[in-house]
Amino acid sequence: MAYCLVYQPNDIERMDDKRQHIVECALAQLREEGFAAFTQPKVAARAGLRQSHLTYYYPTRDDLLMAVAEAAMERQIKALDDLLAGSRSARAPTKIASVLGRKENTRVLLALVQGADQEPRLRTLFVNFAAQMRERAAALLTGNQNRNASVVDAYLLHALCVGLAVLGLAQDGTDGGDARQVAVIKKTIQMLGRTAG
Amino acid sequence: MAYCLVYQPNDIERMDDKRQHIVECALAQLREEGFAAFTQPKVAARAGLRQSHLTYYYPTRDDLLMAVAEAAMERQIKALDDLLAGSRSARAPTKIASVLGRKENTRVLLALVQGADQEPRLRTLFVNFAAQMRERAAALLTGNQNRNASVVDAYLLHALCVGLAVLGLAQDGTDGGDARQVAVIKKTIQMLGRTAG
DNA sequence: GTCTATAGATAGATAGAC
DNA sequence: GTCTATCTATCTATAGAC
Repeated sequence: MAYCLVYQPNDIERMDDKRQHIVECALAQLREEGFAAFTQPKVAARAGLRQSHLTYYYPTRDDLLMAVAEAAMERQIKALDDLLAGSRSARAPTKIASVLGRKENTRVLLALVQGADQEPRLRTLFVNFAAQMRERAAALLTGNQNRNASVVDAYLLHALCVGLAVLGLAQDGTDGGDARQVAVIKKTIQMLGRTAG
Repeated sequence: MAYCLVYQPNDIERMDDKRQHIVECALAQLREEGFAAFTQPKVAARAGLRQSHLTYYYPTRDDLLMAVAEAAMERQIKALDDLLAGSRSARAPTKIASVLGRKENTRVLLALVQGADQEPRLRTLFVNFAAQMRERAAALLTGNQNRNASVVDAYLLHALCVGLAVLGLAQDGTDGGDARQVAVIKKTIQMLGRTAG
């Protein structure tokens, strides 16, 4: 393409495809083995590239992490929307608990938190992400007999879910498991519904 | 040293046990730079040892992590006990929020979670630790007009605190800060008090 | 028993080949 | 523009010196 002056969309798309492929593999690596094993060589191996080639698309490890973070957050939001859309809200606690119980999901979340703690760019992304999650929490409460779900209520529900996920990851099957999580979430939503305003 | 989770250099002379000194330095490393920077060379440098000497006392990185985890959990429990003992429970939310807002503390917690996810020995430790934290949560609720604080209530309060700490670490000063956390904790404790049983 | 030199492995980034 | 060989830094673990 060196001498090509004509715009070639195919090549652009190919390039984008490859970058996307890399991000997919990086995300899988994060989901399966966690942040400690989120290294360029491991991601490159997954993507079928040399590590030195990976750095062509993502010059630094942080660049790659940013791309992965964006994709992960986008999907998390979308998954939550899909989960809560078009179903009776009474089933919400069970559905939420099922998501919180997925360790792969929580590993990614944890990586984002750690990254945000160290890298300002990622922190900015995370702040926006958390705000979007709170919006969903508020919407859920509003649809659940809590017409005046306050900012505090949304913050509370969001933090609770994060805490449940984190504790679940660390304890795996050894704690009460899903049943207890469902009970906690249900109780919280009910309580917040009663004390609206 | 009642509330102090930080190592005091003055105590070095009194500490005949070198292993303890190492653990202190390792904990400081974890608190200040997080799990990603929890490496044998960095800990050894802090302790004034060669890395190869460090491995004499703690043959593997995991061995060191286990020792640090034990110390960290012990102190976390003790600090919480000190914090909640001998004061009116009405002030509890503010006190708890002040602890949750300490990033160093949360970094350690996060490392324990990640470690527990990967290392079975640490997971066993963590399960016990979480149970002890729930006990404190239950005791706090019992002393707060909730005579029949259930297992679910304690689990709820604990998870909420974990979530608040994690979100606080990732967002630092960019979110509402302590004030919002205090409001969330206060509301939760009040609600749980009203719905006892 | 205490400590170190060194090996062996892995990570991240760059200069340069095609 | 795409890709790789290679360099440097860093980490963990072991064999062995005192």
